[in-house]
Amino acid sequence: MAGRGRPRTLSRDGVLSAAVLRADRTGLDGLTMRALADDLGVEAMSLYHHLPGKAGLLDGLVEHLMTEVDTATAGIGTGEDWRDGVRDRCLAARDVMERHRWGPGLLMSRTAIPPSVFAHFEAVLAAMVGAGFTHHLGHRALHSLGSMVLGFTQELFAPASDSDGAQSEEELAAMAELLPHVTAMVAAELHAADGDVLGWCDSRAEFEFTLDLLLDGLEAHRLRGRSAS
Amino acid sequence: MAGRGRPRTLSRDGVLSAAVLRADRTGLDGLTMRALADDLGVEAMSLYHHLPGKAGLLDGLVEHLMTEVDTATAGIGTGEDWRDGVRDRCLAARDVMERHRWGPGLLMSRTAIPPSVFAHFEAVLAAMVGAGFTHHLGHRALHSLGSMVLGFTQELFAPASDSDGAQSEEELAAMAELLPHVTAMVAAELHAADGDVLGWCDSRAEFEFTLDLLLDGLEAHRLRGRSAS
DNA sequence: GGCATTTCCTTACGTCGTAAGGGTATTCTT
DNA sequence: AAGAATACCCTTACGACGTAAGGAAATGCC
Repeated sequence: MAGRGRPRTLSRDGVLSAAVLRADRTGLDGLTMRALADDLGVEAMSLYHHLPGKAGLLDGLVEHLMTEVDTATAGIGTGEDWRDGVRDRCLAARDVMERHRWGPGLLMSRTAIPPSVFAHFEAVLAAMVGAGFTHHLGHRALHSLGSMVLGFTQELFAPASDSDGAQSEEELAAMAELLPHVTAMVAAELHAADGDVLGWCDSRAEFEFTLDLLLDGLEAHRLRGRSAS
Repeated sequence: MAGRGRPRTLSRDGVLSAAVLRADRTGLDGLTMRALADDLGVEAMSLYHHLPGKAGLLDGLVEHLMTEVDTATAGIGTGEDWRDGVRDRCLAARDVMERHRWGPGLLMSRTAIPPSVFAHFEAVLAAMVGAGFTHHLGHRALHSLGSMVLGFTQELFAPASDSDGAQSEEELAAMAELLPHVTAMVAAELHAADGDVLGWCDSRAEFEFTLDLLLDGLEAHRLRGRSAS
């Protein structure tokens, strides 16, 4: 039964992988059907035999994204401390989002939650409920953690470099006057980073800091709930 | 000097307001130059005399967004407790983002931070530094709070309603088997909300919960830093 | 009135996603 | 081996998008 007809040079997975590569390089805007087909040495309309249109392509990207999170979290068991597992899961998700910066924007653009995301909610929720979380607290925790994974835009404090990379002295002076605290903060952090401009705003460290803030708070709520029951 | 020439029926502010209305109704995808011009009883190219292209229109939308936050936070003074001011500022920003659901996506799509956003960073940072935050802790706090405001997608748990609004029984059964904890959570929360489907996932309450988690954690860090110095 | 000026409209180009139908390469049948 | 069946890919075309270029209309000043 299989094998009759022209041999396929494309496959759904191949198209999706190429789409991920292209999105990584050019962003979602650069991911057009024609450009993607060109990457694959094929014409645009050929893609429609493997994917149901552009929307289906984006759905596939979400799927691919969550599969990456799957493999990154495969080794996470249900240890005794709920925090370890949840923490690792969040960090894994963040790493994937950093590898694919189009991820958060794509996920937020979906109107409904993709099924592939629910699986991760389930895993996190299971760990928390197993540790004594009420469903209510678990619900709120999912919101807290999910919003952080999606919202952490690591580029937030990119030095707003223009094409040349350096702002004019006047602009800097104006900024220093209008935003004294921000200016002082940047100066202090740059000094602390010892001139490491790329590392002065270490996204991983910021993320872990916020994550621990949330986990600490959730743990406190968990204990409070236990004693109150 | 002013008044010579054809009387203008459009203005930058008018165009921007119409754009906000349209984006609210149709989302950013529905905000096209032609459709926007049509709303204003005008042809598309006429908009280019008031705005420098589509990118400029989006910049204007960001500006409008932040102006709304400005007016919502106008009455916030520098009270004795840093938390009150910061909390109100975050809630105000959230309310604006809820009014204009395209806001987070638009902000995250900008490669560099818009200047209008820096003003709010400055205000929050000023309150925190004034309360004894180091610049380092202030920096991390900005990341934490900013990512939450952007990441809190209130629709996360929308019941994934299809066109008809109700899933098939099989789907529900399959979901209950694959996602027992999520299913139990939804059931428990729906029961607690007493059948108020719209309110079962009260975005405002979830946001305040997470916000207080962060504020509590930041306050703890502040106190720890004080005693250590 | 005529003129300069400002504003808006018309037309057109290249891009996008994609509907419709024609070519081409393979395997199964005879 | 030759034809039929089948699966795959390509060509062409349409409407919608952002927008560059230049023409038409409505005002104030002389």
